[in-house]
This record gives sequence, C-alpha cells and structure tokens, in this order.
Amino acid sequence: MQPVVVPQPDGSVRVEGRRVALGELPSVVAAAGAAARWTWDDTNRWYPGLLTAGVRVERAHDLRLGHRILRRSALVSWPGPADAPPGPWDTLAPAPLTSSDEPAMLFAAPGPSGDVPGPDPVAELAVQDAVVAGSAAAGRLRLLLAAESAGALAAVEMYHAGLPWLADVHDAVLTETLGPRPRLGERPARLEELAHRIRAALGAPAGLNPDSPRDLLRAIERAGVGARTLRKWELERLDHPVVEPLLEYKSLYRLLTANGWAWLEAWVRDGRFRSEYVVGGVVTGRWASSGGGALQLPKSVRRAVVADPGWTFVVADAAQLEPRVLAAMAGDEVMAAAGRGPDGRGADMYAGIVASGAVPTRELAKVGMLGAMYGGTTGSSGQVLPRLAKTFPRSLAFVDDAARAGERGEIVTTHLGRSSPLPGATWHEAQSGAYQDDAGDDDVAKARSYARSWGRFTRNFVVQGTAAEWALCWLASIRRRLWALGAADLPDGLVPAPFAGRPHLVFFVHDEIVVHTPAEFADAVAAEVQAAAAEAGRLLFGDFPVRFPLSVAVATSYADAK
DNA sequence: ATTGAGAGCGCG
DNA sequence: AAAGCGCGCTCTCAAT
Repeated sequence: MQPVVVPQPDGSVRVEGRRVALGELPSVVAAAGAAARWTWDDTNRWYPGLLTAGVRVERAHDLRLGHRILRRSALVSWPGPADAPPGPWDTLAPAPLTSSDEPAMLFAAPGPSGDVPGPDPVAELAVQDAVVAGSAAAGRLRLLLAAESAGALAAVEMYHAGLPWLADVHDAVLTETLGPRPRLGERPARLEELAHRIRAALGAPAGLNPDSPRDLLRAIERAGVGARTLRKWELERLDHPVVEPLLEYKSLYRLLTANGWAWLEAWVRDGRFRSEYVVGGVVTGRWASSGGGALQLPKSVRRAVVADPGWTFVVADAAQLEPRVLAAMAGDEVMAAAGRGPDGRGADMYAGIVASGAVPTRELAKVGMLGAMYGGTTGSSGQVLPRLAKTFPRSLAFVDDAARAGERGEIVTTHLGRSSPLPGATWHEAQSGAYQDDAGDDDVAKARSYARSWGRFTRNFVVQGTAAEWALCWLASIRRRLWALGAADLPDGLVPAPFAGRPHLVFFVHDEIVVHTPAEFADAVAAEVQAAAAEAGRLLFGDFPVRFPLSVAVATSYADAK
C-alpha cells in the first residue's frame, strides 16, 4: 500500500481519493498501519505534525529527495530533454522544522499559496517509479531511495525527541575552562589572563586585541615570531613564548564563541538540544545540519549530553567505515581480508593493513589510506601510497579511476547510484584557457590545478558518498529494530510520544549514532545496532566478505562513551 | 546598518 | 606528521 498525500487548495489533503482534513491526518495515518509507504512531497512538511500527534510512520517515499537523486543519477534516463528547465521538484526547498505544540501549527509548512497549483505528487511518483524501473540498476536505486526516505523520517524523529542536554553541566564546563560567565561584552577571566600573557610575550601594548586577526598578525610580525598566518598548525611548529598562550587563547575563544553561554541559550530548551538535520544536504549524500552546529559538537561539551533518569545511551560508531566501503565497492578481496584482520573480527582495519605487510605502522596505514581517499600527494601519506597500491591494487585503482574521471570533467557515481555534479563554468573556462593559442605557462598550470582539484573531489565522492549510503541503511535498520523492541514501563518523563518509554535515536554524525534508551533495554539496543550494521553491509554489498565492526558503548553521558 | 569575503576551527 | 575530502558557524574587516 502506497498512499500519496496530495495537498488541496482549501488546506486539506486528498489521500487515496478521499478528502482528509489536516486534523484527521494523524488518525488516518495511524489506521493505515505499518505496511503503508506514505508518499509525500516533503517529509519535513508532514511528519513533525504526525509525531506531535503521537503517530510514527514506518515507511515513506520523500518525492523531493527522490527527485534530487534521480534527476542527477547517471544510472537513469530521465524523460524529456536533458536541458529541460528546472521544474518545481528541482527547486523545492525542504520545509523548515519548527517545534510547536499548537495544534493549529501542526502542518504549518508553507504549501502552494492561493490558487497556484503545487507540483502533483501522484504524477511525480509515477515518473520516479518508471525511471527507476527503466534503469539497469533498479534494485540499487530502489534501495537508495528507500534509505534516503527512511533517513528523512529518522531526521525528523531526532528533531522531535531532541538530544538530552543538561544546561547546568554545560555551564559548569564553561566556568571551569573559561571562568565565570562575564558581563555582556567582557572577556571571561581565563581569556583576559591569556590576552595579557600574549601581549607580554610579544612586547605589545595593552591595547592589542587578540581577537583582531590583522592587529595580532602585525604584532607577531613585529616581534619576529616567524608565523605568516595565525593557523594553529603553523604556530605549533614555532618556538616562541607567544605560541603556548596564543594557542590556548584561540582554543578557549573558539569554545566561548561557538559553544558558549550564548549557544546554550539559543539552542537548548527544556533539557533538549534540537538541531535540524538536512538530509542529503551535502553533495555526496551526507547529511548537513542547520542551527547550533550539531555535526560539529566539540568533544569538550559532550559531558552535558546526559541521559534522563532511568535512561542511558548506547553510542556506536563504525570503525574505519570509508576504507571498508572502498574495499567492498572496488571488490578488493585483499583489502577486505585486511579489514577482517588475523582474528576474523577485525576491529581495527589499520592494524589489519599492517599485518598484511603493506606498511610498517598503524599510523602509516591510516595516513596512507586517507591520502588514497582524499588525493593526498605530499608527506608520509604520499610516500606510502605506492606500497598500498602494490598490496591493494583494486582499491587504489578504483579511487584513481574516479579521480581521472573528475579531471576529465566527467560524472562519477556511488555504489547505489548517487552521481556527482559536473564542474561549473569557471572550471571549463580554466580548461579551455589552456588550449588558447596565446595560453601561457600559468594558464596551463591553472587548468591543471583546477582539473586535479576536481579529481580529488570525485575521488572522494565515490567513497564518502557510498559510506553515507551505508550509514543511511544502518540508520534505517536501527530505527525499525528499535521500534520493534517495544516500550518499558517508566514514569512520564521528558521523552515525548510516540517514543515515551521506547529506545529512540537522538543523534547521528556520518558514521556514529546515539540511542537514548530505558536502561533495561541497553543490551538489547546494543545487539540491534550491531545487527543493523551487518544488515547494512548485506544490503549494499550482498555476500562480499566485508565486515563493518562497530565500537559500541553504554553510558549515561555521551562524553563517557569513548 | 547590512552584506559578503576570507580566515580559522570544530566535527566526520 | 601534516594540510588531501566534505561541511556549519563565528569572527573581523571592508564594501555598500
């Protein structure tokens, strides 16, 4: 059963030929049961209201997300002229998630206004189904679209539940590191102290403001420190008394400005941090986030992420996800074997690479593989690449092929069918510039530099994008398995329906998840998260013998989970 | 006053 | 040990 939600001009919706008032939608959805695949223009538009009404959706087809994937995928042919102007499904922006308990606001996302008809979801679904069915890779694309839509459900659910956050613990972290909260416009004590030490070390006047990059750099030049920029890694290499207080100043200043008291007030309410996940917001298919910098939560403030009383966290991350994904998509049995390790469990792939004899140390295995996937050429990374290429020729050839395609300005595609964009006008101008009659050495060098840069992008795209697909399948499997575990009998708490008493996802960062769970379910949750990782591997790569081991921890604070 | 570019740093 | 991929955010500083 695949009901489609069709918005009507009067603000109601039409579902399977029946007019449904918005207020009735939750009960209609609930009555349809878990077998229904709810199809709509935008999960962000419909799902928050359903969750607020306590209704969970098991499966969905998000037409906006599906369209974005299919329109660009090299594995399909979209009907109509290739240069057709962008239609409504190409320009649809995700509806913003706004938390509101007002029933009138349940489905407040902006629909088509007045008598302007919105894009027709029924027709769009038919086009997407036909396009997928006509592809030689229909199975992979179906999996990708299902996973993307399941991700959209999970993203809204995580926003709905929120990440448990104790403001007083966060405040304690800030006070310990920065000093007590200062009055508006003043520097915290610890920063003020460091500012003094910086000025003293530079012989600079009391007026020198370390927050002004221009003034600071000028003072550093005058004092003969030897730094040409203020970057951390450049300063680290220098031997000068200003380095230590300056690096500490920068680190504390960063904490203050990015995750200080102002952040706490802006983003944490009623014991929860809510950030909007932007599904497919990164060109590779990774998620982005909007508001509060959820995907950049510094380790130092994770102490404030504390489970509710009677609850705990299960924190899991996939170990060396990207190199394992590369081995699988390249069909590299040798690297897959290194990933299984000598003991067959292979919790540390880099140790397995060392054991394979390719490189002498774990550190070299790591920087070497990162270099292979990012396109690094210099330093120790560049030095070990030939040895890795000798031991794992298939994997290295796979990323090299992707890089060369990018250098030629071609599209590359992930394992499930998400394709890269084409380079833009500037890129093409640079390339043609190298072929002009009057092209100079610098024109040629510029074209080459642009080409290489795009090659590094496409090289990484296939790996990062396929890793994101694995993570989506993992996430989809986890949310389904968690729901099946049922509910604990707990007193009413902060966890809202439909997740009251139930384990649920609260955080996701690329290859890591956090589940908030009644403490008694922790072991069961850990087992399901493991099973989900194995399932994701099978979904993407079938019987290919690649393992995706996790590190899993149970802890009441996120900071204790490492 | 507002906007945009660039620098820098947090995360994966 | 070093600067190769992808982001969001906040700051300064100059232009509008």
